Amino acid sequence: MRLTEQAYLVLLALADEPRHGYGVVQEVRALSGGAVRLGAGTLYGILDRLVSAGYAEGSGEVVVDGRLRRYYRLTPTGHDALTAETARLAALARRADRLLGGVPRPGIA
Amino acid sequence: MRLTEQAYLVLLALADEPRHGYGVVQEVRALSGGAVRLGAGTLYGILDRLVSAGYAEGSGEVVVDGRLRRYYRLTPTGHDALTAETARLAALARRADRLLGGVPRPGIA
DNA sequence: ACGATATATATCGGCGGCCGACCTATCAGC
DNA sequence: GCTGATAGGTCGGCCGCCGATATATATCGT
Repeated sequence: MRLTEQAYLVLLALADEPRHGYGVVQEVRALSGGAVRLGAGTLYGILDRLVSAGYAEGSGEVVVDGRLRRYYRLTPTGHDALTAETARLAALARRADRLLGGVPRPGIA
Repeated sequence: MRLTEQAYLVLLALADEPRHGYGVVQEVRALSGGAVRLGAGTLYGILDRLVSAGYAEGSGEVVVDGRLRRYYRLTPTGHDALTAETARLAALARRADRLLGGVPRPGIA
């Protein structure tokens, strides 16, 4: 499966503990520094795709304050994919930093 | 403008020096460790969008070995966007590493 | 001489992910 | 009673990605 940045963030949001949909939205917003706000359509589309790919799975339902929470957790496969993608991102960021460090900003200072 | 990963890589490929289309494809492949191979449709679509957004601009045409090369270069605005996006990526990679259990090295990395 | 590969440009249509709009429902606060 | 936050989900449109296709030149192997 192709990991887009949004899908990656959802995986990352599930890394430390199982979360329900709305919790994933909040965690992604926090992880991205407020930059990425998942809409409902985006979230459930990604969640379905992650489950289909075997990267995540349902982890029970709980009723809290009269509201249903549907939890999701990472599978081992999903954790591997997350680790690999994180390594790829880190390597890219390192390369980019090196490239930008050696080249001063052109034009108006 | 929304910066996808492919568009980001194209910007990054233009960071150190102006390149022509085919050169960008090769540089992106190198920068991504062979993972990202831009097709023609992807490349010229991105290039047009970058120019429209004021992030890149044409930088002359040269004929080499009977083949036309159309060069592109970053604008100052594009360079700023690239720097900002790189910082965002680096921050995300750092957060992800910490979350996955990677112990941050004290002092020099 | 011929075909395959690499270089170099560009267009086009399909696929699919993203996203906002919308719907239902409960609870807290004004 | 209304609004906003919490919690679930569907749906249609927009648009970026990508392969296929077209055109053209230079090179290399057979």
